[in-house]
Amino acid sequence: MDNETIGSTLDQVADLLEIEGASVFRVRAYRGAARTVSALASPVSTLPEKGPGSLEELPGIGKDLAGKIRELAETGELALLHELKSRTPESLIHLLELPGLGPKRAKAIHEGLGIDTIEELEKAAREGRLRALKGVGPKLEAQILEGIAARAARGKRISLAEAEAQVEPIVARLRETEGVSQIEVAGSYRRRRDNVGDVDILVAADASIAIGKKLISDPATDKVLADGDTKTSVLLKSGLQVDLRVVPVESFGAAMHYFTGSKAHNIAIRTLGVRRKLKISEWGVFQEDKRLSGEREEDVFASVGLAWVPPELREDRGEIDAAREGKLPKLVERADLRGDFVEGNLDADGIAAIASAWGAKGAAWLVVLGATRHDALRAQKHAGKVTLFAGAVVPVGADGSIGTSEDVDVVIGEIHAENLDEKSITQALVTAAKSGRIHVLARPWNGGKPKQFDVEAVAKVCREHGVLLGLDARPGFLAGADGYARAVKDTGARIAITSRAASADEAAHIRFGLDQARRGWCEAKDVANTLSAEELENLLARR
DNA sequence: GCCGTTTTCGGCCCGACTGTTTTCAGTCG
Repeated sequence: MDNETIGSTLDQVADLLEIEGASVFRVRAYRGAARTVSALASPVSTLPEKGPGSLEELPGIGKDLAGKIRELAETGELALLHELKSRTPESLIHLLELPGLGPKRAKAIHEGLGIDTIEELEKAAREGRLRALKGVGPKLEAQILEGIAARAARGKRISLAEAEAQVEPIVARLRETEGVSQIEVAGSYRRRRDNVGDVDILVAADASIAIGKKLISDPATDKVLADGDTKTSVLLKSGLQVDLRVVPVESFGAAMHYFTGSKAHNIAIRTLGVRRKLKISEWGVFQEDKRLSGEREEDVFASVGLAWVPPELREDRGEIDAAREGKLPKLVERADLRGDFVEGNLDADGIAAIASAWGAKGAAWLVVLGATRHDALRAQKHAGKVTLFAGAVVPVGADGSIGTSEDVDVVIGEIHAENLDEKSITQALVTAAKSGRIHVLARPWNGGKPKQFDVEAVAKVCREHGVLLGLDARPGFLAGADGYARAVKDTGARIAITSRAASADEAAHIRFGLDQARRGWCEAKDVANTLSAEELENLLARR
């Protein structure tokens, strides 16, 4: 069973435990483990049984959960899940997806009315039978019906690129509101997750300003979900949920920290605060009832003895220990990048357009995929100061064999992995990396999802043979790229971010790859795009 | 279920909003 499926199975267990009324801490433990396993770059089966790097060493995973994760990885089954399903119908999990319905009400609905499915729930709501339950009135009943009708549209996560396109115009309009001193997007958007479920906009201003009303009347807004003094939630016409919070200037840093998350990071930070007898909330850092700080985000970290942590790292994946020990990475930045890998069906104008953007940044290069050396030399005169390399994407066979390529400078090996299991892919990639015939190994991809393999094992061979590991920056190819980058970095190998752009507009996509590299703790030295043209040429020549 | 610069047992983040209430439970992030 792959990591993602193990994660969603553990989430199912958490859902059922929650409906049963199990300890919230036990539920939290399952959710934490689900998150941790889903984020692992390599399959659970490749982790060592004991000692460093083993399951038990992962934060929030102890003996019990490690055993359950192994049970799932090896057998695809989990005895506990069967047991839970025998007591509580699995279909109740879907009730939790409806807004306003949580575990308590789901349980009450099941036990009080004998309802197990969304269909039965809809029927009961239409007949007005739900309000027989304590704590449920006509409004909640209507909300549930509305939620059932809209359930296809909402709850879906969209790509970061799509979210940016929707949210930036709204923020620009809100920014014009009088009395706004600062406005920022927080949440997973600020952490640069490759997909976002909703968007949190944070405003520093007097609570009395009418910015919530402004969001409600924004042309992109479809429906109002909540409308309080400090919090306004709306659903856009696209189905994306936007939450707007207004906080006073003196709380802006604390609020930015809180609403940026992640939830797991916040819990860890607040736990550190508890040990120091501090209370940390979105309003600031407090001792007793005395307010200590909160205007700047740095204040929150400083109050628990930590350096400021870049948002991309705030996932409770070791950033807190690193911040305490002064070992946070100096993350690679846009200004560090000097080159890219672009598609070759560009005409001279296309190459000139992309090259001029890079040329402004000093010694720069482009690898043009699908071009021969001859093409590259011919195009060079349009590229100005930017050095052009000819590149080719060649297939890697199931046995690790490399296809033939034209006369090029850079060869990217791409495996066609549809029918291969983890072990076969790993083996094929290792063989390909050792062949001496490729410079970059593309990330295996299959049916809209990254293919799992033993990233550490492959990256180790790549490091020894000077092969770069590709990170495809196109939106839609970024799933799990952060964990992949982290695993590559930890092995000491280097990634190559490839925009695979076919136009100047698409060349801007490289920043989405950069986002994921940063989420993977990569510094400039871990990313081959930071090399100068000369350094890249030397690297290619060494092979 | 996890975990330990107060701990191997007793804790485990914090607040806003809503709808139902008669003082609060449930949900959400």
